[in-house]
Amino acid sequence: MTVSINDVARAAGVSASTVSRALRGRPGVSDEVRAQITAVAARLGYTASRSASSLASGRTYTIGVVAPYIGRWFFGTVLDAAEQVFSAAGYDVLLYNLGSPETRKRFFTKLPVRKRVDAVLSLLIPDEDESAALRSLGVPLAAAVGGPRPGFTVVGIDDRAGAESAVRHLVNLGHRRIGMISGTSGPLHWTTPVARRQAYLDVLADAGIEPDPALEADGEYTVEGGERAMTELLAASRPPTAVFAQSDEMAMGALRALRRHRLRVPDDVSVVGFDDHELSDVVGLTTVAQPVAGQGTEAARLLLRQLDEPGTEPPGHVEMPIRLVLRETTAPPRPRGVQ
Amino acid sequence: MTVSINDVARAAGVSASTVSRALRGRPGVSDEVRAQITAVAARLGYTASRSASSLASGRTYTIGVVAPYIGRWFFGTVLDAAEQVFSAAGYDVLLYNLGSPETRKRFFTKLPVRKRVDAVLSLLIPDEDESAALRSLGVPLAAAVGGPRPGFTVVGIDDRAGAESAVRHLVNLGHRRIGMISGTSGPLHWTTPVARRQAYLDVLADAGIEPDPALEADGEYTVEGGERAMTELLAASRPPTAVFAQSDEMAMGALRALRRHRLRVPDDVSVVGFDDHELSDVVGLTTVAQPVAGQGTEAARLLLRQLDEPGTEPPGHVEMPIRLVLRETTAPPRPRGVQ
DNA sequence: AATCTGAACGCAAACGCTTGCGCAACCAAG
DNA sequence: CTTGGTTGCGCAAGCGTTTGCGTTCAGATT
Repeated sequence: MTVSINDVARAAGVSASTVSRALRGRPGVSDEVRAQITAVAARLGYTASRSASSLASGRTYTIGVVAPYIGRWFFGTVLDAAEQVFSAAGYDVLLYNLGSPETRKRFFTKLPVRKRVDAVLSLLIPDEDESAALRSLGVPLAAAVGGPRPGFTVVGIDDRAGAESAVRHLVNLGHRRIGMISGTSGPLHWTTPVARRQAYLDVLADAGIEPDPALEADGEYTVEGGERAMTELLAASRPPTAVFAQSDEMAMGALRALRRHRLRVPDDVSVVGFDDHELSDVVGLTTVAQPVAGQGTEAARLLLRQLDEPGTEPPGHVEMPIRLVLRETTAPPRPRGVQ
Repeated sequence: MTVSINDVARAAGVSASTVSRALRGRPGVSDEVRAQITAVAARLGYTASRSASSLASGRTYTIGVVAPYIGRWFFGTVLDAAEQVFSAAGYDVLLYNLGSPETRKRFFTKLPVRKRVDAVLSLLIPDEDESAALRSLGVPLAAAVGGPRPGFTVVGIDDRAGAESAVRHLVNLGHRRIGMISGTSGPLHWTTPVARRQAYLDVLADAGIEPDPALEADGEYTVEGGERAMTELLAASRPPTAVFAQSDEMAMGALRALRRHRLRVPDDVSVVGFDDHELSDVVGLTTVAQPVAGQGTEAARLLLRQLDEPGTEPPGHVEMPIRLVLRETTAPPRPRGVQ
């Protein structure tokens, strides 16, 4: 039925071990024999069984990638980039889509990647328990997006600096009532929303602005959530003249809410996002750009390096550059009294 | 180092075969023994080696998913949905991201999924050669998105009907100069752009409108491409008063181009897209909605069914519903002479 | 009481590779 | 012509499961 290494060996008149060595470029095979075996293997359409070879060798040539919400632009883009690096290096990727709390829990208790992968890349930093579970796998670990974590090589950005630049931009334009749409909920215990919020508060304090709890709302990192959050903020007794959304998707939701309320952007309300989503340019959204695909690529590369050079100590954390991109959703507030 | 089935067997005082049967719910094990084995296995943190078990059984409990451009909303969403179905059924997914022609070619010649997967789901229909390669794997095959193809269970939509409804909508509004931004280029040989174009031409013919080659441009299915294409169309001696873009992303690119040219939508130019992208609502884009996640879910389900009931003949093609969603980017053309 | 029947379990042979080791055959050096 | 060292290859023992078959033993049947 399916052609095995023995079929190739027989057809080439050599032993199975020689076939194995020849096809994998191992020494101990003369050039002529190797060429002949390669030809025979090609003719027979032979592919080594991954199960058998990884059972025998202990290496799987497979990388486990755990990611939440693959459908979202951010994670999809990171995944896309990381996959390209892995497959170019000859690794397959096993994908685990951990959106809901249940699937997430099930994954970390059952750990289906055990004995199946040579390394794990986590998009989004796992919490302490989850990290411990992953460490128990005994394979190199990396994470794209997030802060440092023991046992992991993580690539991320300076969330504080990014959020600061966004909020400071609004302050510099003259805004005093600055709202924030955060993204704290969900099953993901990460530092990003916390860091961005702290930056927001810090900049306000720095500018001598008293923070108003009524100007904070949760947008759940989705467009719909952003729309709801913006609607909430507009319902405040004194609505904001500017809003910092912790992600572009939420910012776009906010834009929709503003349009529904017949408010003009940036004339009535300024909006700044975070991520530089591929469509942010389309809607003219001012935002904090971060290298999204770049983080996936970098994390994948670092992981492969650990696989290639097992001895060396991997970097604990690498930080990618960010920059504020000014577009058309931010402007000075309207003069007081003009309504 | 790592705990094997023999460790469990020894600790439970039974043979390895009994452990195997017990843990997989096979008959031939008393309830007490099974319970005891389960407890011991849990205590030891035992997980069966997938390599070993698939080598012995021939089943991998893994599904290969090949997809182009995971980072794009459409494919990311389909993949997300399909993955959820697979993982809920206990299958792992092996992801192959086939964006560039090179990776695509390499995949189909080397077929790294051989002996590695129980079934293959292809997002985007493969061409004839590629289909033949996949069929040679001897496993169930499905595709999400596209028309019927021998050996495959494919779920898709009626592209012609969808495109017809979009273009007819423009015609009904009174437009006569209707442009199209198509998405034909790239390494993907699929029927979608062809079908949608044909529908466009048919509707025009039906309305007695002479098609103008200068009103067709390729947008490569990307935002940037759509922008370029729109710019091209605007450069025509007699620019269109309405544009049908074969995808929402291209439509958004078109919107951007129009804004750059200081043209108002829909006053100066109407735009209709295709897909109902999650952000289409934000920008108010009129579009043809299709169940994107739904197609992924459905294709995955049908594939699993084939795995569960090997005998039954799977459906060759299932068609999902579409509908035109009217928003704010389409309106009647301005009266003649008014510029 | 002898026989038959299942149920419950163990034995051992695969599954298809990898790899340490052994063994020729060859070459160059003494 | 003997040594010692390479080089090229085969042997066989795993790797950790699954599974067909054989065995044991308790309980039911004559």
